[in-house]
Amino acid sequence: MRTVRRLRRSELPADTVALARYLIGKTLSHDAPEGRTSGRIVETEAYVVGDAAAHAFRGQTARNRSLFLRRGHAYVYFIYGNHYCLNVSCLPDGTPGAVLFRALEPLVGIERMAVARGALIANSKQLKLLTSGPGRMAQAFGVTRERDNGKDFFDTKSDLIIVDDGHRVRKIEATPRIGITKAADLPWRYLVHGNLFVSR
DNA sequence: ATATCGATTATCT
DNA sequence: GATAATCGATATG
Repeated sequence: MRTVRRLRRSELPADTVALARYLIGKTLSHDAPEGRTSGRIVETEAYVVGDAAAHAFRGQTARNRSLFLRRGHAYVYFIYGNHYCLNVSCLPDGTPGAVLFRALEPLVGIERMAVARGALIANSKQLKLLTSGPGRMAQAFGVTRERDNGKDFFDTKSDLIIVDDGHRVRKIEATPRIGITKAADLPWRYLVHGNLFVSR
């Protein structure tokens, strides 16, 4: 009998980069009014204190204020006039650190993800396009700033949670982060080696 | 297969 | 006014 359980806030690694690695292989689950979607976390990135690539680098603003919430809160931002991206805050109240969820392997609610993405699932290539990338997975899961920014992943009533379903990843790989211009050389992107749903 | 570019808007300079 | 933690479309080899 395999154990499936929600993660507890107290078990999260204290360090942002360690948390990015820790979350690989866990499951993100969203209980939306339309139904449940869940997926295996296969790609993350860490954004740390003093990081020139981090949204909090120049201090707290209206946009990034949920980065400063106690670890375990959702930071959802809107980018390029098109896309939402989902993060989890990592550090004690008042200190900004985040892990960006970049890609998921769909597990539950695949048909709803396709509807949300306005896509078909005729083959594995198109299946990959559901959740491979931060904007795509947010859209597939119905995550928006209006609905989800500031949510606590670890509140007992939260509809956005992180689960350990007992799955263990064979090999976790670290690479430089994607899509940034500053501090682009640091290897703070984590992914499941060889997984189809990793972006790029 | 890789390269380049336009979309579209909140946010900050 | 410029930029952005992206995506999808188009062009070219």
